[in-house]
Amino acid sequence: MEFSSNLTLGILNEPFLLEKRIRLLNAIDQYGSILKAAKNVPMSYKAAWDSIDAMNNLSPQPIVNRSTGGKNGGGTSLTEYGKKVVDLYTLFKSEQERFLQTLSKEINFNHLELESIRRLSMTISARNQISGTVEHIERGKVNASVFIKLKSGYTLVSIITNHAVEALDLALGNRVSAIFKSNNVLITTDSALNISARNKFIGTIAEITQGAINASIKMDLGNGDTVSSTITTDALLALGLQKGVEACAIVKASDIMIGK
Amino acid sequence: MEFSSNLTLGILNEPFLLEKRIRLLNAIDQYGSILKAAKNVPMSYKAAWDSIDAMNNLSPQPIVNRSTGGKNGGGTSLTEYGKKVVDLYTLFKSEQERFLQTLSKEINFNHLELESIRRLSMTISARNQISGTVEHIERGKVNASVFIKLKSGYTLVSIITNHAVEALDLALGNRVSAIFKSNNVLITTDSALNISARNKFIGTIAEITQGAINASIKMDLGNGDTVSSTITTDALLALGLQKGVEACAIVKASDIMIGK
DNA sequence: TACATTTATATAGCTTAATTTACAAACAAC
DNA sequence: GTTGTTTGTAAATTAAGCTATATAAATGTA
Repeated sequence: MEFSSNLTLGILNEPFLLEKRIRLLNAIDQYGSILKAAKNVPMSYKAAWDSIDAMNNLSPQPIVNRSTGGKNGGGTSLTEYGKKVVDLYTLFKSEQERFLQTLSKEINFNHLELESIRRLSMTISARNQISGTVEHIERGKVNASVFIKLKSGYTLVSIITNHAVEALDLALGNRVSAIFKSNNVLITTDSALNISARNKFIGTIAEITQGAINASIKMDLGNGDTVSSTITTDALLALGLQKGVEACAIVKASDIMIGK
Repeated sequence: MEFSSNLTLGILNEPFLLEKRIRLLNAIDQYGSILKAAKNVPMSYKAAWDSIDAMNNLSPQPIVNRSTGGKNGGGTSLTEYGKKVVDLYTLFKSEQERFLQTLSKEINFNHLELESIRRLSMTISARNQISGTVEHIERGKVNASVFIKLKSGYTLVSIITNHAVEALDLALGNRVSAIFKSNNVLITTDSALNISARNKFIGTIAEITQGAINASIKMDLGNGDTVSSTITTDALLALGLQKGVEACAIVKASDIMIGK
């Protein structure tokens, strides 16, 4: 049993044929004509034309240039925008395929054990959600660093795109929540270290849930702020972590996303 | 413009109706009868029956128990396996939705810049692939630690499921490649530190590609082994990293997957 | 044994999607 | 101006899927 997936761009309501449409776009890029492209996909000319018309109309910028008459009776070519859309699709697609592939390798479908689902669920979706107010936004050319003041006094840094800042309509003083996977939280007992990650939180360990393989650590940052981390039980023992011990949680700024 | 996706279980070739089929399974769990479930989805009885029959036949274990006749004329209920499949589906689905949601928030579709595609492509798919031989496999109840001896002399640790070990047919001495996203590689200048991550590689910085926001660092571990890391330019400067400087790369064992 | 209710299966009819076919319009090249 | 090739539309035709309907088979219960 295998997993697979269909990406849909949302510019059309019939998702299942996006794959075919991308093939069509590629063929158009190759042959320079809807007619030849349709033959090579294969699909009917009308279907091809309808698809292209729908995409052109629904997307914010035209995806193809169509010209009628002329040297060889006209032709159709992808716009720069169209090429980028195709690039983006293939990028997404390959990433998704890799994701699903590794996942189905991890799962034994012949006897799905509750344990493996629980574990997957833990590594996939265990997340920290910690709220605070926007203290400062530092705009770069493409990305922005968003500084979030927490109840505990710490300032957390998240890197998101400028576009995301606008989409969320972020402004100073906004109450937001920082979201990051507990899988992305590293724990160290050296509190003073130079590391590329920008977020370092020192706190005391409040709770340890020890599984066979993985352990979940809940760290108290003070004033109600907590950070959870999942690490291996081995690492837990190696570091000598115990309830009440002081430790340091490390999170990369780019691993933190922001919700409002 | 939005992204969305369709998950397909591969136990059927017509992916686009999986969503409906999962709804059907849920309804069966609730009502205990195909008839009532079909009415509530809604879909025709025949379509429901065909779906269930197809799923039952194609999946390694039956998904539903059907009984005819009896107290209330019989009935249909989900097997334990069926319930788990449903659980797994919803888990995958929600994770995928989150992935696509954050992604589409990061992209400005009105003018897709080459820069943003390049950047996305970098954060999504930039990966390290480093080969070595299996030195030791430590089996746990669910997961296994695989120790891989590198050319540089380092031993790398990867945590994967026992099932994956079997699927790959891993054995001592096998030549394998360890794969991990360069996004998951942290850089520090403190070479002696206690941290939950199990992989620490000390090397010299061989190459720095500095972008506007992100920088890509290539570290030489010796004997041809290299590790790439993408960190923010800010972090690069803060750590004072330069070509020839000694640094330490940190990778979580669970972030490393194995290919053969 | 008759009953109630559901699964299991076949078939006719309907509805929608897609292919095919046909043809007008455009226009650079000859 | 004729030609050749393609885009752009419309209508006819075919295919496929779904619904509705009918009916046999199963069987615990009354």
